[in-house]
Amino acid sequence: MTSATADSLDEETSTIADRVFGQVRQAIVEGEIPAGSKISEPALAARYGISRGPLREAMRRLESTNLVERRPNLGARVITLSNDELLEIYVIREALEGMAARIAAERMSDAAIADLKALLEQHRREVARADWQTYFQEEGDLDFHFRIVQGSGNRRLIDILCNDLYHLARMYRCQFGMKSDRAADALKEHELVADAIAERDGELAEWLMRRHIRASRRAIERRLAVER
Amino acid sequence: MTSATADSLDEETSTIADRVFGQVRQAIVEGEIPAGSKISEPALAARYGISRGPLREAMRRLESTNLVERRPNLGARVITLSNDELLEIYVIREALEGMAARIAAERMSDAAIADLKALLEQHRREVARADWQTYFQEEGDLDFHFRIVQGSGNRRLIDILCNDLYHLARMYRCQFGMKSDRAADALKEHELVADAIAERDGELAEWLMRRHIRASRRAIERRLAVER
DNA sequence: ACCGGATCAAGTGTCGACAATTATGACATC
DNA sequence: GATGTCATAATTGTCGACACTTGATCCGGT
Repeated sequence: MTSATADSLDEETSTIADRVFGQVRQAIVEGEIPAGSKISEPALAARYGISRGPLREAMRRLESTNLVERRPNLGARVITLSNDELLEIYVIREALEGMAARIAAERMSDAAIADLKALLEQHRREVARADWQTYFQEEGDLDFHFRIVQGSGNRRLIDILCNDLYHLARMYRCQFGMKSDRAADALKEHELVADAIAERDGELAEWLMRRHIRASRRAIERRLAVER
Repeated sequence: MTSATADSLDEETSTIADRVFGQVRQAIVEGEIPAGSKISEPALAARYGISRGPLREAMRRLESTNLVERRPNLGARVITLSNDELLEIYVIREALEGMAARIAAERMSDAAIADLKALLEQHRREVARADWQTYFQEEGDLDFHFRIVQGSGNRRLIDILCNDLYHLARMYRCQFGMKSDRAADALKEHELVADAIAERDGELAEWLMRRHIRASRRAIERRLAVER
């Protein structure tokens, strides 16, 4: 389990359009196709050995997930996630994941909560080791949030976060180093959220989750201010 | 200004796919194409006098807005908004619009706030008249929410609410009569939210907006329980 | 030398047709 | 009479080709 995606891009989807959609999404998220670059339909179609038909459908889906921008008769470009737009995403995540934490505290199964705590225990061990910088920030953080959102059981909520926003966050992390020194703090905050969920305190879980995401957003704001 | 949509489906978009997308979306929302019905690509293409290519792209966009479901090699169906899914939408609206109200209280211009109050004044007059049942529930309520979301200035937030969730809510209203007796209460709650925004109290505005949407959701829950 | 217009190329939008998969119906068998 | 199987038909997925728009380049005029 390398990534935290909702749909399976497991290379063996029935239709070509869906498969190439997953492939080019991964290519964009991981920076293989650079941000802001114009996408030529014939070029990409040739690259993946398919026709322009399925590729156009894949592009439509990419557009719906806000990874590419299209303007009529002008073509598609990979989005350039501006600083403001990145912060906007964190605002939405604060609202949505806060609600997800509240509902998860009410509806998550005891087994799922136990799994969640086990995940955090694993993260704690990894933070103690030397290579925690890379792993934790890369995937571990999203894995935690992913489970909370799944715990809400709200399908549309899961869809919005896992199919749109998380890919954008991952894209940002792959593009800039995201060498935040907040890993230890973030883990601590994760544990507080998990505790609130375990105690079935939805109000507190939402408050803590929103506070956590707000802190992440402020860390990014500080980093952006320094870089400038 | 009949509806509260973000994008202009003004019949004169450059590409056919975009135009037919707006047309079939309206047809679905207003019930012209019944919910749960299977969509035949050749039939719809012939109906709008276009080929299957643009229609397929329109279907992809409809799928991304969660108005139709597609399964590979099996075709597309108009979604049947189950009661649970309708309630899920209100949960998301509570989180998102609450945040929108908070930000709007901080960033909305004084002119926009004045317009908002004028809109509520107009609604108040219409409630006093005889035909308030039809208009207010049909469009007036969404108009208010639409302005608050616009006031947040968060483009992605605006996109999620106006291009996805509001159409689903409208679809539900067109399908079932939505003859709620909450119009007067809702107007009162709208005014409280507007007051909080005018006083630049984001915390209160969010709390009131969430309370308002929660009340709407509970009204629907009660109505569903009775119908059953 | 600079600006405006026309020509040309590249790329997107659209169309019709073919291939593959799935649903449907009849027929034979148990 | 019910069930399993096969053949047919309909629909979706995919492809290649054509029309139109956009942008650039080149030429001529001032």
